[in-house]
Amino acid sequence: MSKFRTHTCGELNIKSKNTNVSISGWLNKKRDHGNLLFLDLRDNYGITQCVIDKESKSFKDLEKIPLETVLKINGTVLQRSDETVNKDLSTGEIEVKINSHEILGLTKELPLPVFTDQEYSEEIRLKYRFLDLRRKKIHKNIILRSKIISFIRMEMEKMGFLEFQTPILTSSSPEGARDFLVPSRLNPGKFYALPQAPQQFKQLIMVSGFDKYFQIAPCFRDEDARADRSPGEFYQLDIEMSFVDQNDVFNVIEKLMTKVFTKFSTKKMLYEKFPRIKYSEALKTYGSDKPDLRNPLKIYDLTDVFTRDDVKFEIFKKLLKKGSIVRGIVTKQTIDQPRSFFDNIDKWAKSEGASGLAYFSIEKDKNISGKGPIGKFFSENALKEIMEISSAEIGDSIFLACGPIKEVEKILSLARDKLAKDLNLIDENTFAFCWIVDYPMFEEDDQTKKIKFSHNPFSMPQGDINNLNLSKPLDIKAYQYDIVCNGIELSSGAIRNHIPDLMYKLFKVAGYEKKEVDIKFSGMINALSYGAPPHGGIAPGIDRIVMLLAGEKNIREVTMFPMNQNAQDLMMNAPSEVDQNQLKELNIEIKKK
RNA sequence: GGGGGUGUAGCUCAGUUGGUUAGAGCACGUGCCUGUCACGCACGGGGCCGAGGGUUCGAGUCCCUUCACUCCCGCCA
Repeated sequence: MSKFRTHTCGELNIKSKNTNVSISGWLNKKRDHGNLLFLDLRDNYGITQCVIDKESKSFKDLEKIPLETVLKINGTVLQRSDETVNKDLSTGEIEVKINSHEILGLTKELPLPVFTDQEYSEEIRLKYRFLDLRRKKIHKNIILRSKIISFIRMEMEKMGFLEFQTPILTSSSPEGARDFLVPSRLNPGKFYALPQAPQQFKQLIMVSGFDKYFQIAPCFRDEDARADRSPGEFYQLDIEMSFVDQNDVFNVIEKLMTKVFTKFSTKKMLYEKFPRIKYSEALKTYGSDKPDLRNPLKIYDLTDVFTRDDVKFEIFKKLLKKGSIVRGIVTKQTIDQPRSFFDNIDKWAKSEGASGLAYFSIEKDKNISGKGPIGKFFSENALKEIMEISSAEIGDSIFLACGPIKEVEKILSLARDKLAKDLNLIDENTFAFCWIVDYPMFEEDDQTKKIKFSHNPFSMPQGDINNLNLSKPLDIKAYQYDIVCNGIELSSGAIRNHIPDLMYKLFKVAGYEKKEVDIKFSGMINALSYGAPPHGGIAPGIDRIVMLLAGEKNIREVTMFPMNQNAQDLMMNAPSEVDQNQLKELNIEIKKK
């Protein structure tokens, strides 16, 4: 028996009636009736109500003890009378009558209360994270995270995957995100980099013949934060498999995700077999390569309509001549929405940096006509063409954006979310997964106009790999895919290029000479030259999976000790200045600003 | 690097058109209360109104600068 307790605070029930017990925990809440005092004692497992009256010798002490003091209570389990049962507590049928108590841990005045569900400023929560983590909701989230991770481990092992650790101190790679660097004492002037992902290592594991690998892997990227993106570090379920094609990877992930999401949530899975959407299709139909498929709205290309002579909307027609395109979103039966609904959308679009969203609704009196600010610019025949292209019907509204293709895609993607939210079109009780496939191997850099890898330099190009048309690199697709759930990108992955000759060729297109590849990717290119199996994998983000399952919008709600937006740990005071001697050993001088 | 929001008591927030001594709930302190479970009641302590500058007879409130937190854009192979 423990020195501190016979039971936890979530354990006692009517079966222990009239026995003597000890429980330990935090004083969650006090209700002082003067001659009768109730104390709620809380630990990881639950809350137990303790009661004491004026006659007991502990009464005077306990009355004065502040909330969040850690106490040991010795007492007798009593059955509560019917009227005083608390159905919200697992221990609500009993209470512990206090015989004696012991203070195990004192508290100073609290910077934030623990017992409420109130929202608190991020600053105070992060500084006193240990207090914040005692609170019910986030405490539950962190436990959920632990359970999800062990479940995933179990399922991966069942499917024959082996878990391996890979180095944390490794080398910087030129492609991708900004690296975190660690200076080397033994190699003055040289730096390790923290891995952005164990990408090269997991491929090396395949070359080493281990066949199926996974790891709950920490990844480090020195990029700016977002609500769904921690600064600094995050965790991936890193997976790699040998002798597989794209479908084999999809099968493993679909099976795993379905299991995880049905076990840890009561929300419905919209698709059992995840739809596969080509990257180019996704951009056209959703304006984004991470579409929220719970959202029924689609985007239609209406550029051709604006070349008609019986369409008189001159602003768009002029832009068209300069190479702009027109695309639109149809909302069903919104003609009777108040003017403010439409104006708000237009105003919102301007606040997002677009030149606004033109709109009109389709009505029919004798003839079909356009209603709204730009409705008059369309002939009946032009409207019919629009209705055919977009499946719009009488009573529907159409929101239009005109401009360069990338800008139109961007604003309509955001407008799709905004409209669905305003019109309440999203079923919050579902998970909609999809695959985005057929990513281009290369893309053009917006600023430098140079050809660069669009996703991952190690991906296998599609088509006849012996006769790739490298003169048109932008046409080459890769076996590169993303998995998306409810508009959140969970992961990208690829079938890898395991043929060194082909890799040199592709790197050359992106401006890397053979020598450079040999130096910067030495570990991998060397390994691929000694008999590499065809292989591929994926790496779903653990934090985002937990976020979806916990129903949270912010990744800090499922991260135990997160940093703030400026990549600072307010509790531990990181990053911090270091001793001159430490710098000297590392041959580092700080340049003063 | 850029744009938006927020900043008032330990915590969460109100504070009107610029006008007397800056308020409430929770927490904390004192007292009353034997069945509460966000217990109730009374009283009390607690404020550099984020910081600096300006306008004004007068600034929590208006203007400028700056800092912190947050959301977004850029960035994130």
